[in-house]
Amino acid sequence: MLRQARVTIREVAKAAGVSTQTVSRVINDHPDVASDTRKRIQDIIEQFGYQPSALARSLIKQRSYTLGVVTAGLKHIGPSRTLNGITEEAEELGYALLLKELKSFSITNLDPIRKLLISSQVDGILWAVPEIGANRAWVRDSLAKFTVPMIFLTMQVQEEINIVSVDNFLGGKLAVQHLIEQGYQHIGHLSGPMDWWEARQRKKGWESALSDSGREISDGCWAEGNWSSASGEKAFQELLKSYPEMDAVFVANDQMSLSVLQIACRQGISVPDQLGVVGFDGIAESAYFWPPLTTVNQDQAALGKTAVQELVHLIELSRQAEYEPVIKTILLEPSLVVRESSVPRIKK
Amino acid sequence: MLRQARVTIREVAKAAGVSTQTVSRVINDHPDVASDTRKRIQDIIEQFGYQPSALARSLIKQRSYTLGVVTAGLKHIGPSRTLNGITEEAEELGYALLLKELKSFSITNLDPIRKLLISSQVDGILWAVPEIGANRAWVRDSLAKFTVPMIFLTMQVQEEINIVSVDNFLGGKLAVQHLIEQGYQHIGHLSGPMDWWEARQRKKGWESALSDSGREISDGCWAEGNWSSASGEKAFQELLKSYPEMDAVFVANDQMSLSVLQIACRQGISVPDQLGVVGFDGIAESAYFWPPLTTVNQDQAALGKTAVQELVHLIELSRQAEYEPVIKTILLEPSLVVRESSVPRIKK
DNA sequence: CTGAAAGCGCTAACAC
DNA sequence: GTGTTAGCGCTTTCAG
Repeated sequence: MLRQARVTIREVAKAAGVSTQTVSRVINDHPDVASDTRKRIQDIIEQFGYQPSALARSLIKQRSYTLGVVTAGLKHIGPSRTLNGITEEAEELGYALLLKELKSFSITNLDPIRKLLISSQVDGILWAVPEIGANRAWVRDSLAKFTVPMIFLTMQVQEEINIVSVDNFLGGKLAVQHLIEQGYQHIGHLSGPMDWWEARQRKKGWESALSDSGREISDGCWAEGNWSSASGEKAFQELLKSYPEMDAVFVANDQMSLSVLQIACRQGISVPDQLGVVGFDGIAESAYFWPPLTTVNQDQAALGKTAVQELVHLIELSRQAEYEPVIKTILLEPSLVVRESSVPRIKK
Repeated sequence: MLRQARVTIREVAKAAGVSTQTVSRVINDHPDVASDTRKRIQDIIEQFGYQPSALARSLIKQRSYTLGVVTAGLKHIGPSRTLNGITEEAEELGYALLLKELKSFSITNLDPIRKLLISSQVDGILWAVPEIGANRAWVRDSLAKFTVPMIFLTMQVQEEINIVSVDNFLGGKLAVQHLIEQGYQHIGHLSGPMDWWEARQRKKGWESALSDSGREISDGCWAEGNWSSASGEKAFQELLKSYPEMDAVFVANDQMSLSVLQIACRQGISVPDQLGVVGFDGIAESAYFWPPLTTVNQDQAALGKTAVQELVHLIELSRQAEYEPVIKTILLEPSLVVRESSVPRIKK
């Protein structure tokens, strides 16, 4: 089998007995073509299976209708849900996606990535890697090197940068306020890794809700995990020791909550009666934990969608002659999903 | 802020006082350039932040070093794990990725997708959508329309098609053989949706292991779910009624296994002593279910990696003058991870 | 309504 | 070693 060669506009034009411009007019829906000419050309296009080269077109138009997406940790469900939202909205708005997954969340040398994206002529870039440690340090120095609009996901608000994030602080606060309302007195926290911005925000939400209700916070009241169920197991064991009076815990994600429930089950601690538990993320399985988990639901698909909308908006703006850059921050609100793990059957 | 315009090879050439050809030689590491000329040009490139256009290059070379990836269901962990493997290996082999997520698993009209991919000049296509219902029916008729090499993931072996899959039949067999070895007598099955190829294969593995050991299979011995925890709950309830003597169950994925464990816990059925449970997939959380879940681990990242390797290999082959197409099928072997849910404490 | 010429940014093939 | 010419597949501009 010889692989069929690509059909060019020239061959179509030749077969139709017209110039390439006329074919070009047909494929771009320009009005000034005689209807019989148009018909004839369309037939030949169909027959030849002709497909215009987006490459050649992009070269001329200086526009690729492609977005560069930089992500990391796709094997985790969070980043994938975000990517899912990104693909849907990009499709909707007619953009293709050039995907780049970083090997590590914390990358310092981004020259290779910038080169890849810029040389591919993407019209805009979506930086869908969460802020961790100093992995945003480059922004201050290198942002100017990026010659196309950019949107950053999931990071601390900063000047000069377009950001779309879920309000993790609010999420933490909602979780803890709910536990307080349910009558729990001693609410601990099992946090994510403190170099993650999201983990810090959730913890601040916990602190804020506690201090709003006039409660004390001491170091023994919380322990740090790394998001994994394994780390959750270890951290929760510590927490049980350092905070024995604890009767509720706000856990920074659902995976770690799973471990908490497992340990409680093993040790005969009744959830929710002896221990209230609230997780974070709203993964599908959380409804089938035992007991079903109350959790702060964050709509990561919506995060991705919103980011694409904003980016495309920025691209449109930046193409206009009188281009006046606008910097914007968007915070999406998470919502609490109340299930059995945080509602004591015996009213406190 | 005026966005910086793109620097072209011409501007670099002009600034260096050479022809564009010489600059081209420098950026492509051709030997025939005087070392001082080279140095001068490199300095200017650095200073201007010049980045060659991959677009223009692809247009000439008729090769984009980009793979088209068609996926679906990224919000589920399986497809994401596969994509993760794809991105890693593509990076390794120097290919960029153009990502397209189908809105639905079952898509009939793939002209838009073909057009997108072909017009973008991808060098090859990875069809990473699982086989469901008739969503492969188009292959017979339309495969020839695709002018680049293609690899299909996760589908029934077929002539003329390059396929990379996990051996789901083997996985099912491993699971059930293990349960038999553990002394369980009445092994039911909670399947995935029967229009999915993977679900059918796993079920066949179950049947095969049972009949190998001389056991009967009747319709009451299995029930059908749709992969979700919710469906697993329902199907398992049915199964408990239709197959009351059941003392073990092979569940087609880990999400549904979670429901099975939850229901068992609620109804006071002891796992693993009264009921052995084996899942499928090997999601990270399964080690933290209660009890920890025995499961058939499939390495979906390896699936993606292998597919990329094969595809790139095909691309290389197809570029050679004496191109002789080879059709190949690769089956990856899953492995059993034994945990507490399938090992009775009281030997049977 | 249609075509000829020029050129997007780059490289292949050849000349000097 | 380096420059010139032509052209990848398409669109823009302008002439007819």
